[in-house]
Amino acid sequence: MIHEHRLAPSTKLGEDEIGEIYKVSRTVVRAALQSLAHVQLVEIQRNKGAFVASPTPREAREVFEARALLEPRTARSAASRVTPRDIEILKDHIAQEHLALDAGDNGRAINLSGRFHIEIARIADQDTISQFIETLIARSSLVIALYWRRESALCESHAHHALVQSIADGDEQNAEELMRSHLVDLNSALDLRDRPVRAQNLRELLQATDQ
Amino acid sequence: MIHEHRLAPSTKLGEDEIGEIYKVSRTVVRAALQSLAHVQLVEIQRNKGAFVASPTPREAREVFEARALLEPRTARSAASRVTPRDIEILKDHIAQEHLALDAGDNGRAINLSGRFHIEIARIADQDTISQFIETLIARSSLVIALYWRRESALCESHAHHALVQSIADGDEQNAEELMRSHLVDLNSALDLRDRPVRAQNLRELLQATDQ
DNA sequence: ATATTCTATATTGTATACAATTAAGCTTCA
DNA sequence: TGAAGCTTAATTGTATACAATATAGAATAT
Repeated sequence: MIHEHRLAPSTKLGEDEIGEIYKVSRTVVRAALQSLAHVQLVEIQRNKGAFVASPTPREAREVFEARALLEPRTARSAASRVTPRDIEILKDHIAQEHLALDAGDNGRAINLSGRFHIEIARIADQDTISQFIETLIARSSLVIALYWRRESALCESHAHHALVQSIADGDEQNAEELMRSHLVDLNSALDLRDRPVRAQNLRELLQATDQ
Repeated sequence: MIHEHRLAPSTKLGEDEIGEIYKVSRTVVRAALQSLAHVQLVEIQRNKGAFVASPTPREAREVFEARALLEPRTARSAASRVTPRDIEILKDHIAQEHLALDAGDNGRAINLSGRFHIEIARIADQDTISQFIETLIARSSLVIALYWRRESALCESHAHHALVQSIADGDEQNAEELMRSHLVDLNSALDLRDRPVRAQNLRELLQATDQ
């Protein structure tokens, strides 16, 4: 519902403001903001209001540490449960990623990359863990927006392609290992040394968390 | 706020009803229920209302699988970061667990056991993962309420004692392994074959998730 | 000119009021 | 007797109104 904002971290999200945009009352706006706050996409300060979250370097690190803990095992599970239909879906995802990259649409590429990871979690058929991963990937969008070092080549869908191959083969060990190293690569494309000054140009990125 | 209910799974949580008990308006009750719904302690059905969650065997299994994935690594982290003050706190926890068990207060014992695990996550100093673990432990209370096979000796604080010892020693490998086997033991104290018929006597247990 | 305090405005927190949907009870009919 | 349908009551969903808090601006003092 609220999910169409494309806003820079720390942006104030006034209740009246949003309500007017979407033609709903503050009641529903507040509910949506609280929901987003729970997955830490927005931060609510009592009597102050809601702001787009701006993860600290530490929070950013934790997000990727958590992903490193959950996703490799999930990829392994996916490899053991995957169906031909799932493989189709994954390959389609990758094709779309290629299209986005060729079109130079980085925001969409990151969005699709996130969905790819979520899709793998879905295949693993572990709802509880999948939910955790979904929130982590949503937060990852913010982290990438803030800490991505542009010189680094993010979203090389090469890694995704290899991952799909090992999952299709049912090679659990390889899938787990590929996911692990993929996450390490992602992490090393970030510069987590200190709080970012740049905070703009997130517009393209927040759509990565929208449906 | 709402956290003092001691209710059986599937119990209807009427908004007026709760609001009258706590002398607040439905507005704040709804916010609380939505918050609890997000951690899956209550289930909200649109236009129907909120109900205390009643995890299926599958959900129950997933909760413990997720814990098995997160907590051993967390125990390892705790062992590497622990301070003398932390050890004091943990030992105090165990002492209280003993008291509760001696007093035959099973509900309180389970509550304390959960807090013990949360405390270890806190020591590990990983807020993101700690949050996940907290929600898992809250849900575990429901799971235990529904699926615990009573013949089994739950809450033997023996395991906790050994865990504290290895953490205090900074023995990361041992801490991780002890946590892993502790969770296996917990799991094997459950009977997850099918949906429970018994659903009562949860009153003592839901206080395990209260603060 | 700068800082500080006081006042006014704006925004959030909470309660109430209204609308929509569901649940329950009653009547009616087979 | 039981089931289907209608009517009424109760409950949730949403909007609005009021209260509390914080923010911004102006006036004053140093």
